[in-house]
Amino acid sequence: MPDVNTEPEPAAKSGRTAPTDQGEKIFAAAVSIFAEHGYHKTSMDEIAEAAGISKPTLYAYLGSKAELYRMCMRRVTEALIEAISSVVSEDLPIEEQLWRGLNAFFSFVARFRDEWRVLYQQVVWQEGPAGDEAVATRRLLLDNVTELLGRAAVRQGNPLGTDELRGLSTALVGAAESLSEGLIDHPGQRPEDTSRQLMNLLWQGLGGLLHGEVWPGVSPAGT
Amino acid sequence: MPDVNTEPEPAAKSGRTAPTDQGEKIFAAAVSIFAEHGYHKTSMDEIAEAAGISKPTLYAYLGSKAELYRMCMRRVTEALIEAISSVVSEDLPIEEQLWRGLNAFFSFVARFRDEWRVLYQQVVWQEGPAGDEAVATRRLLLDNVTELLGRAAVRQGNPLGTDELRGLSTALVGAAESLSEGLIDHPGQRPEDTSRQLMNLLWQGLGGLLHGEVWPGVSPAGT
Amino acid sequence: MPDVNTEPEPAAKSGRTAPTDQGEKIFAAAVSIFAEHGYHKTSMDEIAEAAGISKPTLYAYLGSKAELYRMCMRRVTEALIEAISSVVSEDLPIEEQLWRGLNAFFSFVARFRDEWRVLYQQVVWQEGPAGDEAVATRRLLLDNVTELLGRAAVRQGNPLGTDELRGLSTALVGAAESLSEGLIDHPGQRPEDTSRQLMNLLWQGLGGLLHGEVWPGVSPAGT
Amino acid sequence: MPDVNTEPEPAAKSGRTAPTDQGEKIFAAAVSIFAEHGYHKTSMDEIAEAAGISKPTLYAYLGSKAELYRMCMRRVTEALIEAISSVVSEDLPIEEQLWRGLNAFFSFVARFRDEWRVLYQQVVWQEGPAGDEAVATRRLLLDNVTELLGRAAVRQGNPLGTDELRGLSTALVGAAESLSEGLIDHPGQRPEDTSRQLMNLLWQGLGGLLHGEVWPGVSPAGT
DNA sequence: TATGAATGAGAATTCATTCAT
DNA sequence: TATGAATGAATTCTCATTCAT
Repeated sequence: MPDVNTEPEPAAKSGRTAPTDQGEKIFAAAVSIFAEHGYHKTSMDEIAEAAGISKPTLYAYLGSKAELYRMCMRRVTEALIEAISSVVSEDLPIEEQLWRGLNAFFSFVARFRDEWRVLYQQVVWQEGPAGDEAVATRRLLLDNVTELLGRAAVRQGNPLGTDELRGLSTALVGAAESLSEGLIDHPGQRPEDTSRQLMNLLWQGLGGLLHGEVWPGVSPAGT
Repeated sequence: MPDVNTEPEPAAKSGRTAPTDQGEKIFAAAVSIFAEHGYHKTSMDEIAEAAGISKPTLYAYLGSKAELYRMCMRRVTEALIEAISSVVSEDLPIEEQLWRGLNAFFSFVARFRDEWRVLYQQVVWQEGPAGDEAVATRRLLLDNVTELLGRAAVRQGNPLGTDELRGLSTALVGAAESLSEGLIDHPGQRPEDTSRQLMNLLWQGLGGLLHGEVWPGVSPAGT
Repeated sequence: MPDVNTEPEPAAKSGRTAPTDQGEKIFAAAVSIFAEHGYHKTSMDEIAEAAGISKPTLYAYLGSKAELYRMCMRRVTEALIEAISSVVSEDLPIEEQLWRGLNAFFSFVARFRDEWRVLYQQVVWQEGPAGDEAVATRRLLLDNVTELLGRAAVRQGNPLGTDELRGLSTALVGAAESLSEGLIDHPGQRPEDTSRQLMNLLWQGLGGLLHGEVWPGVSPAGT
Repeated sequence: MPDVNTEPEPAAKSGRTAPTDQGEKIFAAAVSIFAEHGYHKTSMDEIAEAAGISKPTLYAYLGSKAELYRMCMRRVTEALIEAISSVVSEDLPIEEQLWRGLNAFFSFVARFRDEWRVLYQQVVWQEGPAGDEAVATRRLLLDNVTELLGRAAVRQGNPLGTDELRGLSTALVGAAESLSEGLIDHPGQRPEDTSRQLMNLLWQGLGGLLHGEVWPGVSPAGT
């Protein structure tokens, strides 16, 4: 979703927007409204209207409400993973990777609030096959983080078990998700501050933190 | 949770089923179904049927679907907080408090799966007054954890700022919530294992963990 | 319904109100609430509560909501007819009878607003047997007025046909009913003023009125 | 009333039923059923079925039951006022105006029974905004009559006070409404007869009538 | 007798989804 | 292709009425 907010060329050629734009308009509208009202309280009428098309057209493109939502999730997930991956190169020191990753994540949340909310909402979605897919979408993010940590562990010469790794990344993602709410609720808050909070916890652990140790990578007062 | 908060009615009169039983039946059914289908996909018909009563009776007891859900949340929250508070006494060493708290939490989740899911679902509920209450309910949990950490920090001689504390507890709760999903999905999994994973992360930090340090309270190989 | 507002002896004998009082309480409550909300928007719960009894007791007394309403109507109708009849004695001059009757009617309306509204509401009630009875109750009033006019006509030596009489009384009652709304809406308004307006119209006719003739019985400026 | 206000759609396109037809069908059905059962005992299901459409369609057109009823009232009121106004031209003698007006009114009632009943029912409607509108609708009729009488009074060189005028028209409308019931109940009855009855009362007054005087415009024996 | 508790039947309203054009 | 119009299927909530005690 690096395309979000992409205004399709200042001057639209003719009177008709290209077919692809249709799709973009739909997604933009859907994401915005899903984020605002949640899946269930969002009606297809709303989306159609916001997208400036008719409902039958909407259905022609996506087939069903659930499918549309899933598509939104998929796009957002991909964009988020891309946003993180692009700044976390394997050859950086592990701390640096972590720091950059967190920063990328919280920046994404702060910048694409609606997109993030669409993702966050589906945390608990339990409806048969549709839900499975939704869960799978979410797992994608987790897999990426797990892989990241796995590589890091190996590099530190201390390979962890699969379960161990999974647990760590699950915890990490959960912590990040939870903190993201603060960014959503207080638009003024700076993503770096949130990153640092989490980085401190992750790197020093509570044990260290309570003894006044913080992650040396950022000065407590620095930004 | 059927056992929590059940005041056994000072004197059970005669053979007539005590009115409270109805209430319990309703809550049991509601929690179970809300957990299964989520708030929106759950109909009052379903709950009434599961509770073995008629819909009007259901409404007589709880007033409205939203109210019923809120009541469920409130009960579960209280039970959860009670479960944690009862094992975390202030005079214990801070590590011990943390360990016991996590254990109590994950045990609760494992034991009262449905109850926990009801709570977890409301993560994203943004509808006027009903939503406000839902958010408040959730905040209660967070407040308790924050207070816990606050006391701990003070005891360690390193009082943290409000924001700092809030951030830590938010992260902690998020991590725990996230890990709880594993317990839900794999009923065989032992809560202690999950606790230990998180304890390790919390106490040693990722930094330590990756160097093979684990929380000394549990042996790395121990189950 | 001369009993309306009759507070059943300052000191209720024992702890239990006499059974008859039950009935009165019920009617008082019913009339008040029917008047306030109308038949359909009034619930039996409301009436029971206002009467200070339980719903089963309410049903024990009256059998059904429709029956209760009909009883209310019947009582009010009788009270109204009594109020009018008691001041219209046959041996008075016809004009005087008319004037007194109108005055009695509008005074009743002004004094027993709720009671009157119960009667007025059922103007259009068309539900099989229940409605028939309701219409019959209303007809009672009309019959009385018709009879009044009939006697008057005979005394004036100009007996009118049945249809003619019926038409006149129907018109008269309708006019009075319609004017009663003003009394209901403006509690300060004096019943005599309304009576005089109608008396002028009835006695002089529009033809006369428009030429400045008024019923000589009351001076235009007088009360 | 199906004929009133029907703008025949500038150009009926093809074989597709014009959308307006739906609207007409709905109104026809609604008026008929509201007249039959009254507002409260009428269900939207009934109306939808009678109109040969589905409930959602019904809602798409009118929004809500109350709104639908209000629309019906409005239409009927307008039609009635139009029916009367169209025959009462200001330059006619006052008697003639009155006579024609009454005739138009009773003819309307006789011809559009259901329509009239819809209007007559709302006499007592006291629920917030919906009720306000209902009362306003009724007042419209009253205002028109008041204005009529006002002009007449002025022309007769005897202008009446506002209250006086209002009282007269209120009485007149009430009398007419009341008499209309006879036309409803006895379909065979001729509107002119009812008009004449009321005209006699209005023009001669009871005083005159009882002395055998009748409005000279119609012969006493004439039908 | 009096009632706390329960309910069958129904009512308004909404929404994802699909024709006919 | 794109859509105005239509709907089947629910869903929340209410109320007159009745048992069991």
